[in-house]
Amino acid sequence: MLELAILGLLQEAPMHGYELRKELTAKLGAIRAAISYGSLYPTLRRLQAAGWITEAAETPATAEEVPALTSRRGRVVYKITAEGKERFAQLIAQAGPETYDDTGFGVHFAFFARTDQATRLRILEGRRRKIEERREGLRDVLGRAAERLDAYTLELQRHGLEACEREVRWLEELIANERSGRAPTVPGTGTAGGRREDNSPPPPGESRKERP
Amino acid sequence: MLELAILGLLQEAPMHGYELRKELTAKLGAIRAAISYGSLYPTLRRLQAAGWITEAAETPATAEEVPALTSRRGRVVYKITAEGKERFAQLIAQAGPETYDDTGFGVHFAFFARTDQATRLRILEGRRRKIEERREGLRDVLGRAAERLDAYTLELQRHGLEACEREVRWLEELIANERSGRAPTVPGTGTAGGRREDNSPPPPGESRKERP
DNA sequence: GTGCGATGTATCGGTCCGATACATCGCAGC
DNA sequence: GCTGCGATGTATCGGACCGATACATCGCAC
Repeated sequence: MLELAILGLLQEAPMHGYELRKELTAKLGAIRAAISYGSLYPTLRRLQAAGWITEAAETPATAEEVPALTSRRGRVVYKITAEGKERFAQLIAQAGPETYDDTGFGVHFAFFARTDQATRLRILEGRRRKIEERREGLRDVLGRAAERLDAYTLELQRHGLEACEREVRWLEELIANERSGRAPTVPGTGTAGGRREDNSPPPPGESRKERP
Repeated sequence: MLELAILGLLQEAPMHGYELRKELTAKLGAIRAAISYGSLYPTLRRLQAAGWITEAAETPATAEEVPALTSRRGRVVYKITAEGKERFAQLIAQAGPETYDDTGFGVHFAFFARTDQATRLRILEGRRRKIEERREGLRDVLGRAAERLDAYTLELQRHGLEACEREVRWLEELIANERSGRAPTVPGTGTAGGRREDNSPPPPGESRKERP
């Protein structure tokens, strides 16, 4: 999962580890707290060994000041390679069981702007199925085994059940929106073809009313 | 976390691994999918080595048939020890940072029936604080960095923010309920004193209306 | 001038997961 | 009667990820 997220972020811009972590936290803040350096650095090493990313020379950036008055310290900037982009496209398109768990789904969703519509739909439906199963499990426990459990445990289940129901509704909305034609796909994210750097993501759910 | 959950469950009844996993899944179904044997068995080994649990002879159970017509196979039934009970009491009472993350909070909450009221309150408030921080982080991103992110990512954040707000409300309710005198504590869960096997958990949130 | 918070890279031990292997029990279907 | 198959049951292994920790530099407020 981390591999996918790193590849996805580096596709937007080269970054060093610290920056990567901040962007990761911003992008996935709704999913997981903050990714640990104990995962990040080893994964970077692994990706580099595999050839998906390379170290890039620290550029003087946008020609502003910040000249090399000091020795510029040991910041290591990583950059995605062509093979890395292919790897990303492959990871983002294939959906295994781990694609539908909380973290996996979150990461995939966060890169939906770089995912083609058919895959988006497939992932949303897979996630919905999974949550529906969890929901049924909770209903079962709440129905059949209620007297075996104490009030706090039951309250926990009820809260969980509510969260499931809410997420299913959210997914339904997204699926309907996805099917209704809108949501264009950015070209160039396929394994080959137009290499143009992407942008312009589609609007997913504009039906929300209240934004205070 | 697994250690705490196992100790808590074995306090209700001796069990073998498979059973433990099922009970764990039922009790924590709202939190995590299903605990893996790859965690369960090593943890059982560790707890046994530490002396918190012991293997118990497979009892003939409730004197029904099921005689030893076969060699009765290798089911290993675990039972909590006195030291294990103390360990559980200690783990359940102390609240570190990991007590407030999703999994940790869920496990602690699931055993609130065996937790004294002061600790319950402390944990609920700690959890609330943590979720409030997450909420603020999401609001920041949604406010300040909104134009840097694509529509899907934003939708993810918005959904996460909504979940945070909902959980805070839920926690407020539980805290208010907890403070309002109700919610008696089962005696005998302290490190020393009345050893009486517990039961009779308190009713946490009865204010829910709809139960279709 | 000095301390301190943000930036930055890195490792280590430990927890937990997913895949896999293997053996037995009860019973449904032929 | 026997045969296979799904539930029950124990167990290990490699890998992903976390939390604690260590260490060094930068900018700046006091």
